[in-house]
Amino acid sequence: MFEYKILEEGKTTDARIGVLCTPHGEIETPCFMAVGTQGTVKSLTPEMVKKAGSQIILGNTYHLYLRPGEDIVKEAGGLHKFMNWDRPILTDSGGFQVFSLGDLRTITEEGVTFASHLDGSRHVITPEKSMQIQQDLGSDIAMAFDVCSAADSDDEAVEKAMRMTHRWLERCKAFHTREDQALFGIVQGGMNAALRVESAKFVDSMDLPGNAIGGLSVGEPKPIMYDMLEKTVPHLSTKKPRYLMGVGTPDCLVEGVMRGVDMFDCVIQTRVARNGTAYTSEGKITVRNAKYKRDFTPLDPACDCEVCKNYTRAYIRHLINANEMLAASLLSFHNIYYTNHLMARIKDAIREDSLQALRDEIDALYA
RNA sequence: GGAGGGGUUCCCGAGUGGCCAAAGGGAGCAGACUGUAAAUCUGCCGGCGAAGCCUUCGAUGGUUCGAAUCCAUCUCCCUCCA
Repeated sequence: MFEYKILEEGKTTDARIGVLCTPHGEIETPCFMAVGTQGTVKSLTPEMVKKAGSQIILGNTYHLYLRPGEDIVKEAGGLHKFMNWDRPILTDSGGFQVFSLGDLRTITEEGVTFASHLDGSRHVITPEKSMQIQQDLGSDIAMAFDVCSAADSDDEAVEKAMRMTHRWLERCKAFHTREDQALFGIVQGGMNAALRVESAKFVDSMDLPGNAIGGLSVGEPKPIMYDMLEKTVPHLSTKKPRYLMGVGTPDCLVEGVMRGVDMFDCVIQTRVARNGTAYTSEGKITVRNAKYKRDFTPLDPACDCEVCKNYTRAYIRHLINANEMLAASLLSFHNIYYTNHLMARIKDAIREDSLQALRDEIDALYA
């Protein structure tokens, strides 16, 4: 049900092209997954997300558990039906919230106690609970419940978090039963190469349908992230999709693919969109800036998306300036389209063995 | 014509002798954003500059060591009465 086929391998890089089959359709890799935390890719309808070229999106266990509650989603017929998205969905386990809601939770062997960011009420999420929620949500891919360390954590704390992540992975696997849902394990280990290797070996040994790399892009310099990737990836099966969680920016996507990563997700495309920035073939442009006041050209002259075909920088700047929500919508659409288009270019470059050239081009614009 | 209230830095609006280049909003400008507590957050926002100096609170003149703040005159706006 979750067959992963490698169609092509990079000749001079570790990049690959593949197809992951899921109950809701195929995903061509390398792929970028837009993030729809609360059952929506912010400011876009699922129809628009499809038009932007997305084959799979994310949902979030913690957020959907708190609101509306996985019981309601289940009653609606699952997350796909609830939100009207018929393509694959990957749900994050809530593990990232263990990291990002640092002040609002305590971690024990059993699980994590959160003080809800909505009303302060207390909730315990264990590996089993995370599996139950994700199975109720009915995503195609569920993520293991992990403990993500901050970039500046000391080795002792990182190792502790990693070992707990490993024990929790065993519990997740033991509890997870839904056959139309794949469970991916998550590698941790911070910025410590030895721990990364150990974690990768352990997670790979669990023999799940896919392996994820977590705990990166949490504030460390990019060279360190790339180094950690190079240490980690070789220990993850070549026959399974590798998913680098929470990444990335255009440059990180190319760099990640070159190092053997197949799947990525990131909030940045939609977040910077809401804050007035567009990703373009000319680099990042802050279309909110005054210099675009009278710029009646498209966001990206080289882009053939609906937004670039029909709207100008001056108009979108006006919308941002007037605090009109259409600005967020148009920019989010474009940024996701741009990123999906970049993934398509990456695939072409793998086939043509020109990924380094593409990397140089994108790095010049974004790194 | 009479009585009262008021004119503050782009706008609104605090400030009623020194701690005031002047609170707080807004607007404007810039920056940040990587498994979303984000349509958020941060900085700048009279001029030159390191300290400091210079020009500002309707206008002019005055009181005072010192005035956006007190006094006088003028001017403009608002409300009420004729």
